Amino acid sequence: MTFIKSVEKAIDILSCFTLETPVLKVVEISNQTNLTQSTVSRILATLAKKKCLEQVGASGKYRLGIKFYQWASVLRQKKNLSDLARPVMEKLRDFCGEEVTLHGLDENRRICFEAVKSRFGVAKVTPVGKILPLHCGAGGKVLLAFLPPPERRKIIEGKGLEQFTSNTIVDPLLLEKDLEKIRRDGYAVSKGEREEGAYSIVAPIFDQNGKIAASLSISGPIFRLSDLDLAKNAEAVKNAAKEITTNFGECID
Amino acid sequence: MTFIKSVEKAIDILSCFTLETPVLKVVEISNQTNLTQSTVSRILATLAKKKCLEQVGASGKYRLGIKFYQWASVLRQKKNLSDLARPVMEKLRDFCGEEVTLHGLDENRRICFEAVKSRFGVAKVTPVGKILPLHCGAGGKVLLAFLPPPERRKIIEGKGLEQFTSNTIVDPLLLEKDLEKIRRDGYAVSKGEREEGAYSIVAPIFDQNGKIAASLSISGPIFRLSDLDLAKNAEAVKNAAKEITTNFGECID
DNA sequence: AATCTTATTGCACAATATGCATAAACGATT
DNA sequence: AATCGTTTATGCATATTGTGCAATAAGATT
Repeated sequence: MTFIKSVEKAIDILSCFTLETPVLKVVEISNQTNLTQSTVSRILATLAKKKCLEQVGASGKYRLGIKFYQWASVLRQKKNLSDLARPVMEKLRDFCGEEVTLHGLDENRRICFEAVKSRFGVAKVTPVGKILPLHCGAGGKVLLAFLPPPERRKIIEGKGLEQFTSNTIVDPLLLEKDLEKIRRDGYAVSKGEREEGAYSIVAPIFDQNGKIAASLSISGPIFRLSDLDLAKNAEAVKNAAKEITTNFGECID
Repeated sequence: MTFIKSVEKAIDILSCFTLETPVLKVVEISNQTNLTQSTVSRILATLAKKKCLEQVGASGKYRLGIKFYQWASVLRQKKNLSDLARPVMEKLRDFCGEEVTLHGLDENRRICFEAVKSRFGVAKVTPVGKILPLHCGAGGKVLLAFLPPPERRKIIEGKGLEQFTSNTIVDPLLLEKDLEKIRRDGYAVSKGEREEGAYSIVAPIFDQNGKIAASLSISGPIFRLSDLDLAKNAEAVKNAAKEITTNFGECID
């Protein structure tokens, strides 16, 4: 298969626009993407011409343009996994009280694409659209664990495992061992691997072909989610994920 | 300035994914874009690899992918014209009871990027993200009227003015005459030009440099918005648009 | 005013996208 | 189940197109 390189570059550039950095200038993008400033400049001009980007005031910096309103509206009405999952996710939230989220693969990262809020005042909060790593946090590890081995290795051996907290697994071998356990157990646990004080339990959702499609998480503050309830909670998450997988399989799309 | 052609093609392809046609296959896109099937096929493969698109079930058709969740979340928190406009729009809705919307330019079309719902049961309803023509409907005509003349002409003389209803102006000369009146009056009116039974009154919003930035509309069923109230309503819309323009000018971005 | 940083552009070269024709995959129909 | 008709993917040669470099221009900072 032959891929169009400049299109890939344009997407890499657009991917720099995140919740954390919604406004960017040429050099910043150039540094993040390892593309030369001339290339970035030209692609930005193209994206701006096509209204995917717009320039902010007089600063010359760029942010997402009006075209994305079109695409956001299409997403909103998209009948898909989210719709099938939502009722099950709400049942799970009512069972445990904690935040329930769905994460999907995006190259070597994951994106939260559906969330049901916690009942508690002190709670884990993950905005839909948030980008997260794959190698830490239970939601990422599950996606990684059930990926075909070659793809998995490429990601793990990519450009090093960034340390987010003291609990982040940064050794590829230890990580592989952990992923193997996750495949055996059918669920993953994270205690502050990505964010201090967070605890989450996560199970995989598969598509019709048995390929990993998403991960289903419950997450909350570590002081409320004790290991004593792990067996019970893990069972609940696994069953919910299985229910979604089944619904998903029966939906012809 | 040199623009990257394959990036433009990719955006044209992505632009085919709309509220009306959220799922598409190669030939359909090829017909809509006038790109050969091989080109479309290769760009689609690239967009799918980068998770901008995903294939639906076994049909092989494509729809928007997970990457757009990232961008949609960035839009949602984007501090911009919408935020400045919303309070003014709500005031205007409370004044007239009808739907109030904001439309922006996207190449030779417009996109609704903000909407405040009508108070009435029988009402005009425009979803955010909806794509509409420029040459008909007051919201489009205002954007067109205040565009720099060369750009305006390019659009009007583009590929013909499509007839939406019996009231659509399809003669370029008549349209130019109408646009001139709109510039003189500072507002536009449409009686069922794009959609039978709709009536709207629209005024322009400008940016810091005096360039047209958006159009502010009130729209409702024609039986409720009578010409008798036009002067009063037009005044209200113009004042609201002026207020937004002023706020916008004072915001340093 | 002078210096430093950042963004844009002209040009020549090399990389890369393209179209055509072909093959492969898929669906529909009998 | 086999055939036909669509639709999609790919190999290859060619020419278009994107690219880096260096220079310039535009802004920011001191």
